[in-house]
Amino acid sequence: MGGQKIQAPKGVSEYVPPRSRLFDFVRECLIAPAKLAGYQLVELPVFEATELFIRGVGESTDVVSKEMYTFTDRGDRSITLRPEGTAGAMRAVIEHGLDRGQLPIKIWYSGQYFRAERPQAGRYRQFYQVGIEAIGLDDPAIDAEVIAIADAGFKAIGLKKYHLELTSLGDAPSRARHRIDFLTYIATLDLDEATASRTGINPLRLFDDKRPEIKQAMVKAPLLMDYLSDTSRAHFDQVKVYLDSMGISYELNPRMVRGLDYYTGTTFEFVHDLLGAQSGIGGGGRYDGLMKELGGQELSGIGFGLGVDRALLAAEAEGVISKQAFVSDLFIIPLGHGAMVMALAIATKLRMSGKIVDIAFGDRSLKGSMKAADKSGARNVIVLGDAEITSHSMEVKNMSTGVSTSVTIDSLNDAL
RNA sequence: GUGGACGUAGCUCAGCUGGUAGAGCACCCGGUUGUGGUCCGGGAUGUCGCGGGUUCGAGCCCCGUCGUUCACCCCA
Repeated sequence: MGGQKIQAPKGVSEYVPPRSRLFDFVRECLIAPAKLAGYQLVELPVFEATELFIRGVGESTDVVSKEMYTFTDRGDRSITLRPEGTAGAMRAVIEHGLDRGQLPIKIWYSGQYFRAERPQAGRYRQFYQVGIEAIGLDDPAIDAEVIAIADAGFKAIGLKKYHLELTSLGDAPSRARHRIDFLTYIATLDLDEATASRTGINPLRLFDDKRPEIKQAMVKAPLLMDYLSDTSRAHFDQVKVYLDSMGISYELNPRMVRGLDYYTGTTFEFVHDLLGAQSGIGGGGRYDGLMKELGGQELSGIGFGLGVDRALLAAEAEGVISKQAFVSDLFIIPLGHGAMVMALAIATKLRMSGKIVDIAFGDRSLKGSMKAADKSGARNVIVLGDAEITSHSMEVKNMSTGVSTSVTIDSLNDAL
């Protein structure tokens, strides 16, 4: 009986050949700069106690209040599929006592995250992010390094049409002083109900509203940037100096809004120009109160999350990554069972020395196998038959030049 | 979550005012005996997303549902 076709759950991003190859490339590009800078891997669970995100990310955020995949497990615990990486990373740092060693703690991670939003291109219910965290250092230089690492990842992919937006959310005193004036200002605005309620939760959201009339009304709103304390300002100025010295261009966006409550001080976002509404390809910032909030010591931190799915979309939009197929060093065509024994042995040996070797399986015609070799992108082909088995020598055909050269089985490795 | 568009072979799509499906690409085989890329010939492939309804008859009409997509919202 034929079963019903089962589809993947709504809104998940998945990658299969040939595109999975590009996904892999993009992800590696994004991770590599962190490894080169001494960040170390952490592998963390995709589900955590719900409480972690409520306290870490913030109950008032949309992410926590309406986008989490939360369920009760068999032990009656409330569990949530991670909607972001920083809270879990902090939890792990505290739990494993990493903060008792040398500072800063520099870690990187990569994996899937979950948010129950309405899907759209570049916005998925399960998506991929790579991230890093540098914990336990107030030095503005680490802010600059973190930003530079993210930028290096995008550059490694070959992305050009993106820009970096930068701002500072200041420290607690800065925000407190700004809030007074800001609330006074928006009290003078005539807002519809939905907007007003959103504003009640996080007033800064208004800066992000795309409606022209709201944008117009917000032109004269007091900017947090103008309320920075001396220490916050000095820190931010120094970050800019370091970025300038590294040749990383950015634009100040004092109206930038982040959806996670833990951000403080230096905050940034990478925006791609060709991506439509879901244009943020990465973002991050300082979260100086997070560790303590989660029951650890009072250590500051900064990190980022980069969207692998969106970076891939951006790369495709810019046309910067080649769709080059799998390329092997050698394609072996065995003729008959005896030849297959030999082919398997040769392939195993060559692979151990790092050669990429493919074999023609099944009983296709020689012509069909040659076509398969051609399409696979193999650089060289050998045909194994009775003659080769007895003589232990064979013709290596170079697929781009069409030239064949005769080699013995022992010198095959060198001939490739 | 709100509003709009779309859903036909693996892919991109066509299908006239309703009469039980087509193209290109890809794929497979062959063009004589063990060597590919071009060319020629041949071939396989679709519960027309799914479920109802209207009709003598629906891929084309109606309703529902699932999925995708665009904008809002949100953000990676």
